[in-house]
Amino acid sequence: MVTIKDVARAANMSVATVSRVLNGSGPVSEETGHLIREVASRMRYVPHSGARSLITSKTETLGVLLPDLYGEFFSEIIRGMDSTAQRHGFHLLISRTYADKPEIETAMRAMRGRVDGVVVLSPDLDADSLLNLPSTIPVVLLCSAAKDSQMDSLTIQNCRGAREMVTHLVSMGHRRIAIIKGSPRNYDATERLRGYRGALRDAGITQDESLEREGNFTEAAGYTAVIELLAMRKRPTAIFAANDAMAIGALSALRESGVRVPEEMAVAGFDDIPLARYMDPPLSSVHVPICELGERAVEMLLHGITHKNDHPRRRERVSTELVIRRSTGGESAERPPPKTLKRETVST
Amino acid sequence: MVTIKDVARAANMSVATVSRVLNGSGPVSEETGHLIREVASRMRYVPHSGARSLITSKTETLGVLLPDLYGEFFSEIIRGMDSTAQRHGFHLLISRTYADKPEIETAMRAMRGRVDGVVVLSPDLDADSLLNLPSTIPVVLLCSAAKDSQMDSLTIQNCRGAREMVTHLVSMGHRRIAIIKGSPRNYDATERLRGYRGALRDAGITQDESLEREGNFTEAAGYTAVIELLAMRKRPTAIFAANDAMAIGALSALRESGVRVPEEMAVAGFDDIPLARYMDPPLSSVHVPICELGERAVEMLLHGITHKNDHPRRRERVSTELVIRRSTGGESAERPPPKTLKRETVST
DNA sequence: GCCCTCTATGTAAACGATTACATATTTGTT
DNA sequence: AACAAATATGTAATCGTTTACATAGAGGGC
Repeated sequence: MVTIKDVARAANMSVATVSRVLNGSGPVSEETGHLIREVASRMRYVPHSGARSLITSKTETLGVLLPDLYGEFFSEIIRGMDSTAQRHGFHLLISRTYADKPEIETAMRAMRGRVDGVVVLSPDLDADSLLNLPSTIPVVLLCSAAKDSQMDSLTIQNCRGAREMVTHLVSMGHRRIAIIKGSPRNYDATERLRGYRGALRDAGITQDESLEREGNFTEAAGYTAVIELLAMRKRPTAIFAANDAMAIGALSALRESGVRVPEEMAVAGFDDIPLARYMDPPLSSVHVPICELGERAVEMLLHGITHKNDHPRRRERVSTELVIRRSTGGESAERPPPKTLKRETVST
Repeated sequence: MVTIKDVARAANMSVATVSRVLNGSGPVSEETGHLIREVASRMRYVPHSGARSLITSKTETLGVLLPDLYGEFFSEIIRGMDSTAQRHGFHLLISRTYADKPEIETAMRAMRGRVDGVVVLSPDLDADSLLNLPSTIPVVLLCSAAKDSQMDSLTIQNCRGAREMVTHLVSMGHRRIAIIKGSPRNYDATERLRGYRGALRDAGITQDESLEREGNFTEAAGYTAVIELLAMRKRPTAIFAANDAMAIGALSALRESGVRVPEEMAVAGFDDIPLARYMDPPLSSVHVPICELGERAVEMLLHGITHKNDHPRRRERVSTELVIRRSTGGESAERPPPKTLKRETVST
């Protein structure tokens, strides 16, 4: 592999001069500039980023720690991160981990010297446990319960979104509204549950534990939960699934059971994945700007990096938007997707 | 940040000894071993991977160059790559690029010194153009037309898969079978088209250009194509979409137009994304083991790395499997998903 | 007591870049 | 003509590791 030394030798110059030419730093004569550039490209010289980052102590790489995410959510959030990172000349180093502490710690160690900062997406409730990471590099906590963390954090307005959707169901005349929950250890899931309960309370509907079914964000879980709900003596008239995948499983179970949606049963989801509008009937959902979530996380991280992690910590949450389609009996007119990212900031 | 020197100083030892202890290389007395380990962990020392890889010339990182992929395909292939990479102690450096040459070249340059090898997923037809990359590091070409490439390559058995599906449609009595194509510049898409035509030829059905509609792998494209097909004087009785997303768009358009599936129109897709079985009716599709595609690509890459890129090049293709559900009028009994990855190898 | 072999440790040279500082040359000012 | 300022280039230290080689002491065989 050809190094800067080889180029210097071939051009009969010192490595310093070659470096200056190639980086446009310091003064060089036009003549040597041409020469060196010519030699370098002829020799197919490519600078060794590893060596460069050792001396500059910048890797221009961002670490991303993710749980074992599935589908649309994963790809969209990466898309958002990557596009913003790339716009600022950064790369993405991705690592999947379980959410438990030793795993995360190992992953963080491995990041040392490879990245300038890390986005940690740990939906597990006690993301606090990572709190005392001895991390001197900037960290942005994504979709986690970042209580009084020393780190920046970014979350979805889960609670308000869920509350709005359930309130919508109430406004359509429903009183027996079931929820298919996510894992009790999942932050987003617990917040959505909180929103559901809040909306029922607002409407003066007494809580009924039997209408709260377990789930784990998969289509299969939604399917199973519906089968159970349909077996109840007193069926609900509406189902709020804590995410779209479960809502889709729910629709499928209802169809097989011959229950008409929305006439006999209204169904709503959360996330508004692209497929939601192609369901039968098109699925009402709470729109989450996933891509922008990734973008914003990276922006926050870059901010932390340029300020050498010595900046006031921020806690932001991106807002959701209700999208009513036919599955809840709403008008099926499609509103244009929200264009701008609205958020609400709390400085800490 | 604490370095190995700091640890050495604190333990009153030389850096060499510290390095030996921490890497378990060379002989050390039990006593100093304990001491150094204790000091290192007390000081929260974390080795700097960048510095390490400079001297060892191993980064333990794999580069992944991807086009702007959407949805399930993206997340699944990354999942497969990451799990295999991690099992071998490697990380993933991900970079999205457009498929054109300058972009790819820039991305490849940026990888220098950061990775030990690269997986390039460039579905664009002339992946040959990248062929003369002056890449001294191992490269695996994924889902590309790797004609007589110097690199390892891995593709899907697109042609056979499509052929089987269309043959199935023929066996159900269809003669006027439409296809919703992918981009003409997309390798997978052109191969699937080839399979479609081959199957028609096999069945002695004369080709009808008007039954071949443009598409681009999005739900919207599938939707539009169906609207056009329904407007024809002589409608087809079956539609083969070159991927599931378009098939889903197609189902949605048929539903809105009041055309019953499969009674009035059979629909089939390609990829068999998890959602396919939850469609209404459940979608027949050609199952692609996406995750295993990623796993296998990384295995090939690792093989190239351990052999310092001096190994016989391989050209592999993973096989697909027909999954017949109700949308083509087949039995709806769900077969278990294929468990093992079958492939067919051609050494070059 | 001598030499050899281990074992434990230290010294210093890499790896491939950047950059502060030194030096040599040119140009400009008076 | 002398000197300062600007320009072009080179020298060498540095980033944080690993590792070949050197050294020193301990134990064993004769």
